[in-house]
Amino acid sequence: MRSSDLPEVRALGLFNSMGEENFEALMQAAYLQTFPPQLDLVHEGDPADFLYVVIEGCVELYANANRREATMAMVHPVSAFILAAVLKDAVYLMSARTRARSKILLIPSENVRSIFELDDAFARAMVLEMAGSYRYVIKEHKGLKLRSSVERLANTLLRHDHEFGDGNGTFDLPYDKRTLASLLGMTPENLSRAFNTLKPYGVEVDGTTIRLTDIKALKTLAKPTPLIDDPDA
Amino acid sequence: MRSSDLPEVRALGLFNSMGEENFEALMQAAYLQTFPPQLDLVHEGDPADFLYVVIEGCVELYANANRREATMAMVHPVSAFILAAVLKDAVYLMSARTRARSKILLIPSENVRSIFELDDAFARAMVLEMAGSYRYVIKEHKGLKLRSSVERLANTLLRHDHEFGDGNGTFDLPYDKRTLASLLGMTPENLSRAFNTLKPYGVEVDGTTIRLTDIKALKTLAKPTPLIDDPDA
DNA sequence: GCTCGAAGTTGACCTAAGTCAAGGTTGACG
DNA sequence: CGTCAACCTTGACTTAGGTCAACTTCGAGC
Repeated sequence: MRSSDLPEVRALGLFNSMGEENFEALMQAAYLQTFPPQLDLVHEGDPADFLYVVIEGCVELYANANRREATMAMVHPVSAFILAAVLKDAVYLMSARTRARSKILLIPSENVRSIFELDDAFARAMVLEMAGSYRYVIKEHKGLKLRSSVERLANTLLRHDHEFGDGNGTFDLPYDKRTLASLLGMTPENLSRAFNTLKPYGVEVDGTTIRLTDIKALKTLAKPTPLIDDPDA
Repeated sequence: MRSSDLPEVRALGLFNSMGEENFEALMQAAYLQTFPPQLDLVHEGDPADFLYVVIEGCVELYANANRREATMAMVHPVSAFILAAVLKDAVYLMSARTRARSKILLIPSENVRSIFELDDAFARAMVLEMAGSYRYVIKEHKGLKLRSSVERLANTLLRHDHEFGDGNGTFDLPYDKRTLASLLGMTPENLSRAFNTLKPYGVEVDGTTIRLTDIKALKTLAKPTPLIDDPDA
Protein backbone atom coordinates (compact mmCIF):
# COMPACT_ATOMS: atom_id res chain seq x y z
CA MET A 1 0.00 0.00 0.00
CA ARG A 2 1.03 3.61 -0.47
CA SER A 3 2.81 4.96 2.54
CA SER A 4 1.06 8.32 2.17
CA ASP A 5 -2.09 6.68 3.46
CA LEU A 6 -0.42 5.15 6.44
CA PRO A 7 -0.66 8.13 8.80
CA GLU A 8 -4.43 8.29 8.43
CA VAL A 9 -4.79 4.64 9.24
CA ARG A 10 -2.26 4.79 12.03
CA ALA A 11 -4.20 7.69 13.56
CA LEU A 12 -7.35 5.60 13.92
CA GLY A 13 -8.31 4.68 17.46
CA LEU A 14 -8.01 1.07 16.47
CA PHE A 15 -4.39 1.37 15.38
CA ASN A 16 -2.84 4.31 17.17
CA SER A 17 -1.69 2.51 20.29
CA MET A 18 -0.29 -0.72 18.85
CA GLY A 19 3.37 -1.54 18.49
CA GLU A 20 5.15 -0.14 15.45
CA GLU A 21 6.37 -3.52 14.18
CA ASN A 22 2.92 -5.02 14.53
CA PHE A 23 1.37 -2.14 12.65
CA GLU A 24 3.98 -2.63 9.96
CA ALA A 25 3.17 -6.31 9.76
CA LEU A 26 -0.54 -5.61 9.40
CA MET A 27 0.07 -3.06 6.67
CA GLN A 28 2.41 -5.44 4.88
CA ALA A 29 -0.37 -7.96 4.65
CA ALA A 30 -3.00 -5.41 3.69
CA TYR A 31 -4.29 -4.31 0.29
CA LEU A 32 -5.26 -0.79 -0.56
CA GLN A 33 -7.75 -0.60 -3.38
CA THR A 34 -10.00 1.93 -5.01
CA PHE A 35 -13.46 0.77 -5.93
CA PRO A 36 -16.15 2.35 -8.12
CA PRO A 37 -19.57 3.22 -6.64
CA GLN A 38 -22.22 0.55 -6.12
CA LEU A 39 -19.71 -2.25 -5.91
CA ASP A 40 -20.44 -5.14 -3.58
CA LEU A 41 -17.60 -5.65 -1.14
CA VAL A 42 -19.10 -8.11 1.27
CA HIS A 43 -22.06 -10.45 1.16
CA GLU A 44 -23.81 -11.46 4.36
CA GLY A 45 -23.30 -15.11 5.19
CA ASP A 46 -19.81 -15.26 3.73
CA PRO A 47 -16.90 -16.06 6.02
CA ALA A 48 -15.11 -12.95 7.23
CA ASP A 49 -11.96 -12.92 5.13
CA PHE A 50 -11.00 -9.29 5.58
CA LEU A 51 -11.27 -6.41 7.94
CA TYR A 52 -12.20 -3.31 5.95
CA VAL A 53 -11.16 0.28 6.57
CA VAL A 54 -12.76 3.09 4.58
CA ILE A 55 -10.03 5.61 3.73
CA GLU A 56 -12.01 7.69 1.25
CA GLY A 57 -15.54 7.56 -0.08
CA CYS A 58 -18.51 5.94 1.59
CA VAL A 59 -19.74 2.43 2.30
CA GLU A 60 -23.27 1.21 3.00
CA LEU A 61 -23.90 -1.71 5.34
CA TYR A 62 -27.17 -3.44 4.56
CA ALA A 63 -29.03 -6.67 5.11
CA ASN A 64 -31.55 -8.77 3.23
CA ALA A 65 -34.31 -11.11 4.29
CA ASN A 66 -37.83 -11.86 3.05
CA ARG A 67 -37.19 -10.13 -0.26
CA ARG A 68 -36.65 -6.95 1.69
CA GLU A 69 -33.53 -4.92 2.12
CA ALA A 70 -32.61 -2.60 4.96
CA THR A 71 -29.73 -0.18 5.21
CA MET A 72 -28.09 -0.76 8.56
CA ALA A 73 -25.44 1.95 8.62
CA MET A 74 -23.32 4.23 6.48
CA VAL A 75 -19.59 4.11 7.05
CA HIS A 76 -17.57 7.26 6.43
CA PRO A 77 -13.80 7.77 6.45
CA VAL A 78 -11.80 6.99 8.32
CA SER A 79 -13.21 3.97 10.07
CA ALA A 80 -13.22 0.21 10.11
CA PHE A 81 -16.25 -2.01 9.71
CA ILE A 82 -17.33 -5.59 10.40
CA LEU A 83 -14.77 -6.01 13.10
CA ALA A 84 -16.89 -8.42 15.15
CA ALA A 85 -17.12 -11.06 12.41
CA VAL A 86 -13.37 -10.91 11.87
CA LEU A 87 -12.60 -11.34 15.55
CA LYS A 88 -15.01 -14.19 16.06
CA ASP A 89 -13.90 -15.81 12.82
CA ALA A 90 -17.56 -15.96 11.89
CA VAL A 91 -19.67 -15.10 8.88
CA TYR A 92 -20.59 -11.52 8.06
CA LEU A 93 -24.04 -10.56 9.35
CA MET A 94 -24.30 -7.65 6.94
CA SER A 95 -23.47 -6.97 3.34
CA ALA A 96 -21.47 -3.96 2.26
CA ARG A 97 -21.30 -1.92 -0.92
CA THR A 98 -19.56 1.27 -1.92
CA ARG A 99 -21.86 4.26 -2.35
CA ALA A 100 -19.19 6.44 -3.88
CA ARG A 101 -15.81 5.86 -5.44
CA SER A 102 -13.96 4.65 -2.39
CA LYS A 103 -10.46 3.93 -1.29
CA ILE A 104 -10.52 0.96 0.99
CA LEU A 105 -7.95 -0.92 3.00
CA LEU A 106 -8.40 -4.67 3.24
CA ILE A 107 -6.59 -6.51 6.00
CA PRO A 108 -6.78 -10.31 5.93
CA SER A 109 -8.68 -11.66 8.94
CA GLU A 110 -5.94 -14.08 9.91
CA ASN A 111 -3.44 -11.28 10.22
CA VAL A 112 -5.84 -9.22 12.30
CA ARG A 113 -6.42 -12.15 14.62
CA SER A 114 -2.77 -13.06 14.96
CA ILE A 115 -1.74 -9.49 15.73
CA PHE A 116 -4.68 -9.33 18.12
CA GLU A 117 -3.09 -12.24 19.98
CA LEU A 118 0.36 -10.64 19.89
CA ASP A 119 -0.32 -7.01 20.62
CA ASP A 120 -1.97 -6.14 23.93
CA ALA A 121 -2.55 -2.51 23.08
CA PHE A 122 -4.28 -3.56 19.86
CA ALA A 123 -6.50 -5.94 21.80
CA ARG A 124 -7.50 -3.14 24.18
CA ALA A 125 -8.18 -0.78 21.30
CA MET A 126 -10.45 -3.46 19.82
CA VAL A 127 -12.52 -3.57 22.99
CA LEU A 128 -13.17 0.14 22.90
CA GLU A 129 -13.96 0.06 19.20
CA MET A 130 -16.39 -2.83 19.69
CA ALA A 131 -17.99 -1.09 22.67
CA GLY A 132 -18.56 1.98 20.52
CA SER A 133 -20.15 -0.05 17.74
CA TYR A 134 -22.31 -1.90 20.22
CA ARG A 135 -23.62 1.32 21.67
CA TYR A 136 -24.31 2.68 18.20
CA VAL A 137 -26.55 -0.25 17.37
CA ILE A 138 -28.31 -0.11 20.72
CA LYS A 139 -29.17 3.51 20.03
CA GLU A 140 -30.47 2.65 16.57
CA HIS A 141 -32.53 -0.14 18.04
CA LYS A 142 -33.99 2.10 20.73
CA GLY A 143 -34.91 4.68 18.12
CA LEU A 144 -36.69 2.10 16.01
CA LYS A 145 -38.65 0.64 18.91
CA LEU A 146 -39.51 3.82 20.77
CA ARG A 147 -40.08 6.42 18.08
CA SER A 148 -42.35 7.06 15.13
CA SER A 149 -40.81 7.55 11.72
CA VAL A 150 -41.40 11.31 11.83
CA GLU A 151 -39.60 11.52 15.15
CA ARG A 152 -36.69 9.50 13.80
CA LEU A 153 -36.40 11.83 10.83
CA ALA A 154 -36.62 14.95 13.00
CA ASN A 155 -33.86 13.73 15.27
CA THR A 156 -31.68 12.71 12.36
CA LEU A 157 -32.03 16.19 10.87
CA LEU A 158 -31.11 17.81 14.18
CA ARG A 159 -28.06 15.62 14.49
CA HIS A 160 -26.91 16.26 10.93
CA ASP A 161 -27.36 19.96 11.45
CA HIS A 162 -25.26 19.77 14.55
CA GLU A 163 -22.56 17.69 12.92
CA PHE A 164 -22.35 19.07 9.40
CA GLY A 165 -24.42 22.25 9.57
CA ASP A 166 -23.05 25.73 8.91
CA GLY A 167 -24.51 27.11 12.11
CA ASN A 168 -27.45 28.65 10.26
CA GLY A 169 -29.41 25.44 10.08
CA THR A 170 -28.41 24.65 6.50
CA PHE A 171 -26.75 21.44 5.43
CA ASP A 172 -26.74 18.81 2.72
CA LEU A 173 -27.96 15.28 3.15
CA PRO A 174 -24.90 13.05 2.96
CA TYR A 175 -26.73 10.48 0.81
CA ASP A 176 -29.81 10.16 -1.34
CA LYS A 177 -33.29 10.06 0.11
CA ARG A 178 -34.02 6.43 -0.64
CA THR A 179 -30.98 5.47 1.42
CA LEU A 180 -31.99 7.81 4.21
CA ALA A 181 -35.46 6.27 4.16
CA SER A 182 -34.11 2.76 4.46
CA LEU A 183 -31.73 3.80 7.22
CA LEU A 184 -34.66 5.29 9.11
CA GLY A 185 -36.72 2.17 8.55
CA MET A 186 -39.32 3.56 6.16
CA THR A 187 -40.20 3.72 2.49
CA PRO A 188 -39.11 6.60 0.24
CA GLU A 189 -42.75 7.60 -0.17
CA ASN A 190 -43.19 7.83 3.55
CA LEU A 191 -40.00 9.82 3.93
CA SER A 192 -41.40 12.36 1.47
CA ARG A 193 -44.54 12.63 3.55
CA ALA A 194 -42.53 12.88 6.74
CA PHE A 195 -40.68 15.87 5.32
CA ASN A 196 -44.05 17.47 4.60
CA THR A 197 -45.18 16.75 8.14
CA LEU A 198 -42.12 18.60 9.38
CA LYS A 199 -42.67 21.68 7.20
CA PRO A 200 -44.69 23.46 9.95
CA TYR A 201 -41.69 22.90 12.22
CA GLY A 202 -39.36 24.88 10.01
CA VAL A 203 -37.93 22.14 7.83
CA GLU A 204 -37.30 23.35 4.28
CA VAL A 205 -36.22 20.84 1.68
CA ASP A 206 -34.66 21.76 -1.62
CA GLY A 207 -33.40 18.65 -3.32
CA THR A 208 -30.62 17.39 -1.15
CA THR A 209 -30.27 20.65 0.80
CA ILE A 210 -32.07 21.01 4.11
CA ARG A 211 -32.74 24.20 6.02
CA LEU A 212 -33.96 24.22 9.58
CA THR A 213 -35.54 27.58 10.37
CA ASP A 214 -37.09 26.76 13.72
CA ILE A 215 -34.84 24.44 15.62
CA LYS A 216 -36.67 25.07 18.86
CA ALA A 217 -39.99 23.89 17.44
CA LEU A 218 -38.33 20.93 15.79
CA LYS A 219 -36.78 19.92 19.09
CA THR A 220 -40.14 20.13 20.80
CA LEU A 221 -41.44 17.57 18.36
CA ALA A 222 -38.32 15.44 18.19
CA LYS A 223 -37.65 15.29 21.91
CA PRO A 224 -34.01 14.35 21.39
CA THR A 225 -32.20 12.50 24.15
CA PRO A 226 -28.45 11.91 24.41
CA LEU A 227 -29.22 8.27 25.18
CA ILE A 228 -30.30 7.84 21.57
CA ASP A 229 -29.02 10.84 19.66
CA ASP A 230 -25.61 11.70 21.03
CA PRO A 231 -23.07 9.73 18.98
CA ASP A 232 -20.48 10.17 21.71
CA ALA A 233 -22.60 9.00 24.62
CA MET B 1 -18.80 -13.09 48.45
CA ARG B 2 -19.40 -16.75 49.05
CA SER B 3 -16.67 -18.85 47.56
CA SER B 4 -19.19 -21.50 46.48
CA ASP B 5 -20.30 -19.14 43.73
CA LEU B 6 -16.83 -18.47 42.51
CA PRO B 7 -16.50 -21.47 40.19
CA GLU B 8 -19.58 -20.47 38.21
CA VAL B 9 -18.25 -16.96 37.73
CA ARG B 10 -14.76 -18.16 37.00
CA ALA B 11 -16.15 -20.48 34.34
CA LEU B 12 -17.65 -17.61 32.39
CA GLY B 13 -15.99 -16.80 29.08
CA LEU B 14 -15.25 -13.35 30.42
CA PHE B 15 -13.30 -14.61 33.42
CA ASN B 16 -11.96 -18.07 32.64
CA SER B 17 -8.71 -17.01 31.01
CA MET B 18 -7.55 -14.22 33.31
CA GLY B 19 -4.80 -14.54 35.89
CA GLU B 20 -5.71 -16.04 39.22
CA GLU B 21 -4.56 -13.09 41.30
CA ASN B 22 -6.45 -10.65 39.11
CA PHE B 23 -9.60 -12.73 39.39
CA GLU B 24 -9.14 -12.78 43.14
CA ALA B 25 -8.74 -9.02 43.19
CA LEU B 26 -11.92 -8.53 41.19
CA MET B 27 -13.86 -10.84 43.46
CA GLN B 28 -12.49 -9.11 46.54
CA ALA B 29 -13.92 -5.85 45.31
CA ALA B 30 -17.23 -7.39 44.24
CA TYR B 31 -20.53 -7.69 46.06
CA LEU B 32 -22.82 -10.66 45.79
CA GLN B 33 -26.41 -9.83 46.53
CA THR B 34 -29.81 -11.39 46.23
CA PHE B 35 -32.59 -9.14 45.00
CA PRO B 36 -36.37 -9.60 44.98
CA PRO B 37 -38.28 -9.58 41.69
CA GLN B 38 -39.16 -6.28 39.96
CA LEU B 39 -36.31 -4.40 41.55
CA ASP B 40 -34.60 -1.68 39.56
CA LEU B 41 -30.89 -2.30 39.36
CA VAL B 42 -29.83 0.24 36.80
CA HIS B 43 -31.39 3.34 35.35
CA GLU B 44 -30.48 4.51 31.87
CA GLY B 45 -28.51 7.71 31.89
CA ASP B 46 -26.75 6.97 35.16
CA PRO B 47 -22.98 6.63 35.15
CA ALA B 48 -21.86 3.01 34.95
CA ASP B 49 -20.78 2.26 38.49
CA PHE B 50 -20.87 -1.50 38.35
CA LEU B 51 -20.54 -4.40 36.02
CA TYR B 52 -23.34 -6.85 36.73
CA VAL B 53 -23.27 -10.63 36.49
CA VAL B 54 -26.49 -12.62 36.83
CA ILE B 55 -25.72 -15.75 38.86
CA GLU B 56 -29.30 -16.89 39.46
CA GLY B 57 -32.68 -15.58 38.41
CA CYS B 58 -33.39 -13.31 35.48
CA VAL B 59 -32.84 -9.67 34.53
CA GLU B 60 -34.67 -7.53 31.99
CA LEU B 61 -32.88 -4.83 30.05
CA TYR B 62 -35.27 -2.13 28.89
CA ALA B 63 -35.36 1.44 27.69
CA ASN B 64 -37.74 4.37 27.89
CA ALA B 65 -38.44 7.31 25.64
CA ASN B 66 -41.55 9.21 24.62
CA ARG B 67 -43.58 7.71 27.45
CA ARG B 68 -42.98 4.33 25.87
CA GLU B 69 -41.02 1.41 27.18
CA ALA B 70 -39.33 -1.35 25.24
CA THR B 71 -37.76 -4.53 26.52
CA MET B 72 -34.36 -4.79 24.88
CA ALA B 73 -33.17 -8.18 26.14
CA MET B 74 -33.55 -10.76 28.87
CA VAL B 75 -30.38 -11.81 30.67
CA HIS B 76 -30.21 -15.33 32.06
CA PRO B 77 -27.57 -16.97 34.25
CA VAL B 78 -24.71 -16.99 34.02
CA SER B 79 -23.81 -13.88 32.11
CA ALA B 80 -22.68 -10.32 32.43
CA PHE B 81 -24.50 -7.27 31.18
CA ILE B 82 -23.82 -3.61 30.35
CA LEU B 83 -20.18 -4.27 29.76
CA ALA B 84 -19.82 -1.56 27.12
CA ALA B 85 -20.83 1.29 29.42
CA VAL B 86 -18.40 0.08 32.08
CA LEU B 87 -15.51 -0.12 29.65
CA LYS B 88 -16.14 3.27 28.10
CA ASP B 89 -16.77 4.80 31.51
CA ALA B 90 -19.99 6.13 30.08
CA VAL B 91 -23.62 6.25 31.12
CA TYR B 92 -25.87 3.22 30.86
CA LEU B 93 -27.95 3.22 27.68
CA MET B 94 -30.46 0.77 29.13
CA SER B 95 -32.18 0.24 32.43
CA ALA B 96 -32.23 -3.10 34.18
CA ARG B 97 -34.62 -4.74 36.61
CA THR B 98 -34.88 -8.19 38.11
CA ARG B 99 -37.73 -10.31 36.79
CA ALA B 100 -37.33 -13.02 39.38
CA ARG B 101 -35.59 -13.32 42.70
CA SER B 102 -32.01 -13.04 41.50
CA LYS B 103 -28.52 -13.53 42.80
CA ILE B 104 -26.33 -10.92 41.23
CA LEU B 105 -22.65 -10.11 41.36
CA LEU B 106 -21.72 -6.44 41.28
CA ILE B 107 -18.18 -5.52 40.37
CA PRO B 108 -17.22 -1.84 40.69
CA SER B 109 -16.43 -0.31 37.31
CA GLU B 110 -13.11 1.08 38.41
CA ASN B 111 -11.89 -2.35 39.38
CA VAL B 112 -13.05 -3.81 36.07
CA ARG B 113 -11.21 -1.11 34.18
CA SER B 114 -8.02 -1.37 36.20
CA ILE B 115 -7.88 -5.14 35.84
CA PHE B 116 -8.68 -4.65 32.16
CA GLU B 117 -5.51 -2.57 31.93
CA LEU B 118 -3.49 -5.10 33.90
CA ASP B 119 -4.62 -8.44 32.54
CA ASP B 120 -4.14 -9.09 28.83
CA ALA B 121 -6.18 -12.28 28.79
CA PHE B 122 -9.07 -10.44 30.42
CA ALA B 123 -8.85 -7.70 27.79
CA ARG B 124 -9.01 -10.30 25.01
CA ALA B 125 -11.95 -12.04 26.66
CA MET B 126 -13.72 -8.69 26.75
CA VAL B 127 -13.32 -8.27 23.00
CA LEU B 128 -14.98 -11.59 22.30
CA GLU B 129 -17.75 -10.90 24.78
CA MET B 130 -18.40 -7.49 23.22
CA ALA B 131 -18.33 -8.95 19.73
CA GLY B 132 -20.95 -11.50 20.78
CA SER B 133 -23.19 -8.80 22.25
CA TYR B 134 -22.76 -6.65 19.17
CA ARG B 135 -23.83 -9.45 16.90
CA TYR B 136 -26.82 -10.20 19.11
CA VAL B 137 -28.13 -6.64 18.74
CA ILE B 138 -27.45 -6.61 15.01
CA LYS B 139 -29.60 -9.71 14.67
CA GLU B 140 -32.39 -8.17 16.74
CA HIS B 141 -32.20 -5.05 14.62
CA LYS B 142 -32.36 -7.01 11.39
CA GLY B 143 -35.37 -8.92 12.65
CA LEU B 144 -37.18 -5.73 13.53
CA LYS B 145 -36.48 -4.05 10.21
CA LEU B 146 -36.96 -6.98 7.88
CA ARG B 147 -39.78 -9.02 9.40
CA SER B 148 -43.41 -8.64 10.34
CA SER B 149 -44.45 -9.21 13.93
CA VAL B 150 -45.95 -12.62 13.11
CA GLU B 151 -42.69 -13.69 11.52
CA ARG B 152 -40.73 -12.51 14.52
CA LEU B 153 -42.97 -14.50 16.83
CA ALA B 154 -42.78 -17.62 14.65
CA ASN B 155 -38.99 -17.52 14.61
CA THR B 156 -38.81 -16.92 18.33
CA LEU B 157 -40.99 -19.95 18.94
CA LEU B 158 -38.83 -22.10 16.69
CA ARG B 159 -35.71 -20.97 18.48
CA HIS B 160 -37.16 -21.58 21.93
CA ASP B 161 -38.30 -25.01 20.88
CA HIS B 162 -34.83 -25.76 19.68
CA GLU B 163 -33.15 -24.44 22.82
CA PHE B 164 -35.54 -25.45 25.58
CA GLY B 165 -37.92 -27.89 23.90
CA ASP B 166 -38.33 -31.53 24.87
CA GLY B 167 -37.92 -32.73 21.29
CA ASN B 168 -41.68 -33.12 20.87
CA GLY B 169 -42.28 -29.47 20.19
CA THR B 170 -43.43 -28.66 23.71
CA PHE B 171 -41.85 -26.00 25.88
CA ASP B 172 -42.68 -23.23 28.32
CA LEU B 173 -42.28 -19.56 27.64
CA PRO B 174 -39.45 -18.33 29.83
CA TYR B 175 -41.30 -15.12 30.73
CA ASP B 176 -44.78 -13.68 30.62
CA LYS B 177 -46.48 -12.69 27.42
CA ARG B 178 -46.40 -8.94 27.94
CA THR B 179 -42.62 -9.15 28.21
CA LEU B 180 -42.41 -11.36 25.14
CA ALA B 181 -44.58 -8.86 23.30
CA SER B 182 -42.34 -5.94 24.20
CA LEU B 183 -39.24 -7.91 23.31
CA LEU B 184 -40.74 -8.64 19.91
CA GLY B 185 -41.68 -5.01 19.45
CA MET B 186 -45.44 -5.32 19.66
CA THR B 187 -48.34 -4.83 22.06
CA PRO B 188 -49.72 -7.67 24.23
CA GLU B 189 -52.98 -7.48 22.27
CA ASN B 190 -51.17 -7.94 19.03
CA LEU B 191 -49.16 -10.84 20.41
CA SER B 192 -52.42 -12.56 21.25
CA ARG B 193 -53.62 -12.08 17.71
CA ALA B 194 -50.28 -13.24 16.33
CA PHE B 195 -50.66 -16.51 18.25
CA ASN B 196 -54.08 -16.93 16.67
CA THR B 197 -52.61 -16.27 13.25
CA LEU B 198 -50.13 -19.08 13.89
CA LYS B 199 -52.78 -21.60 14.98
CA PRO B 200 -53.17 -22.97 11.42
CA TYR B 201 -49.41 -23.57 11.45
CA GLY B 202 -49.58 -25.93 14.38
CA VAL B 203 -48.99 -23.53 17.24
CA GLU B 204 -51.00 -24.53 20.33
CA VAL B 205 -50.97 -22.22 23.31
CA ASP B 206 -52.06 -23.23 26.78
CA GLY B 207 -51.19 -20.48 29.20
CA THR B 208 -47.44 -20.35 29.26
CA THR B 209 -47.01 -23.74 27.57
CA ILE B 210 -46.48 -23.86 23.84
CA ARG B 211 -46.81 -26.88 21.55
CA LEU B 212 -45.61 -26.87 18.00
CA THR B 213 -47.34 -29.67 16.10
CA ASP B 214 -46.26 -28.75 12.58
CA ILE B 215 -42.75 -27.42 12.64
CA LYS B 216 -42.37 -27.80 8.91
CA ALA B 217 -45.35 -25.56 8.19
CA LEU B 218 -44.20 -23.07 10.80
CA LYS B 219 -40.78 -22.92 9.19
CA THR B 220 -42.33 -22.27 5.81
CA LEU B 221 -43.98 -19.22 7.25
CA ALA B 222 -41.11 -18.10 9.46
CA LYS B 223 -38.33 -18.54 6.90
CA PRO B 224 -35.65 -18.69 9.58
CA THR B 225 -32.10 -17.76 8.64
CA PRO B 226 -28.98 -18.34 10.73
CA LEU B 227 -28.00 -14.74 10.05
CA ILE B 228 -30.82 -13.63 12.32
CA ASP B 229 -31.91 -16.67 14.29
CA ASP B 230 -28.81 -18.64 15.15
CA PRO B 231 -27.55 -17.33 18.51
CA ASP B 232 -24.13 -18.80 17.83
CA ALA B 233 -23.63 -17.34 14.36
C1' DG C 1 -64.15 -22.05 48.46
C1' DC C 2 -64.42 -16.86 47.71
C1' DT C 3 -62.47 -12.56 46.42
C1' DC C 4 -59.52 -9.80 44.38
C1' DG C 5 -56.27 -8.23 41.08
C1' DA C 6 -53.19 -9.00 37.43
C1' DA C 7 -52.61 -11.06 32.95
C1' DG C 8 -54.51 -12.30 28.94
C1' DT C 9 -58.03 -12.20 25.32
C1' DT C 10 -61.40 -10.34 22.15
C1' DG C 11 -63.80 -7.01 19.43
C1' DA C 12 -64.43 -2.46 17.45
C1' DC C 13 -62.14 1.13 15.92
C1' DC C 14 -58.26 4.20 14.52
C1' DT C 15 -53.78 5.55 12.75
C1' DA C 16 -49.22 5.03 10.87
C1' DA C 17 -47.11 3.32 7.35
C1' DG C 18 -46.82 0.37 3.11
C1' DT C 19 -48.30 -0.32 -1.75
C1' DC C 20 -49.43 0.88 -6.26
C1' DA C 21 -49.75 3.88 -9.96
C1' DA C 22 -49.31 8.26 -12.06
C1' DG C 23 -46.77 12.46 -12.67
C1' DG C 24 -42.99 15.58 -11.97
C1' DT C 25 -37.85 16.93 -11.61
C1' DT C 26 -33.42 16.68 -12.52
C1' DG C 27 -29.18 15.57 -14.39
C1' DA C 28 -26.19 12.83 -17.61
C1' DC C 29 -25.33 12.16 -22.18
C1' DG C 30 -25.80 12.18 -26.98
C1' DC D 1 -30.70 21.40 -26.45
C1' DG D 2 -33.51 17.35 -26.42
C1' DT D 3 -34.06 12.73 -24.50
C1' DC D 4 -33.92 9.34 -21.39
C1' DA D 5 -33.68 7.39 -16.96
C1' DA D 6 -33.20 7.73 -12.25
C1' DC D 7 -35.14 9.69 -8.38
C1' DC D 8 -38.54 11.88 -6.06
C1' DT D 9 -43.26 13.28 -5.03
C1' DT D 10 -48.21 12.96 -4.80
C1' DG D 11 -52.65 10.81 -4.44
C1' DA D 12 -55.70 6.92 -3.62
C1' DC D 13 -56.05 2.90 -1.38
C1' DT D 14 -54.80 -1.14 1.69
C1' DT D 15 -52.96 -3.21 5.63
C1' DA D 16 -50.41 -4.07 9.86
C1' DG D 17 -50.50 -2.89 14.05
C1' DG D 18 -51.89 0.28 17.96
C1' DT D 19 -55.61 1.86 21.14
C1' DC D 20 -59.45 1.50 24.05
C1' DA D 21 -62.77 -0.87 26.51
C1' DA D 22 -65.12 -4.95 27.94
C1' DC D 23 -64.75 -9.46 29.38
C1' DT D 24 -62.41 -13.87 30.87
C1' DT D 25 -59.12 -16.58 33.16
C1' DC D 26 -56.25 -17.74 36.64
C1' DG D 27 -53.55 -17.72 40.68
C1' DA D 28 -52.61 -15.70 45.40
C1' DG D 29 -54.23 -14.93 49.73
C1' DC D 30 -57.69 -14.94 53.16
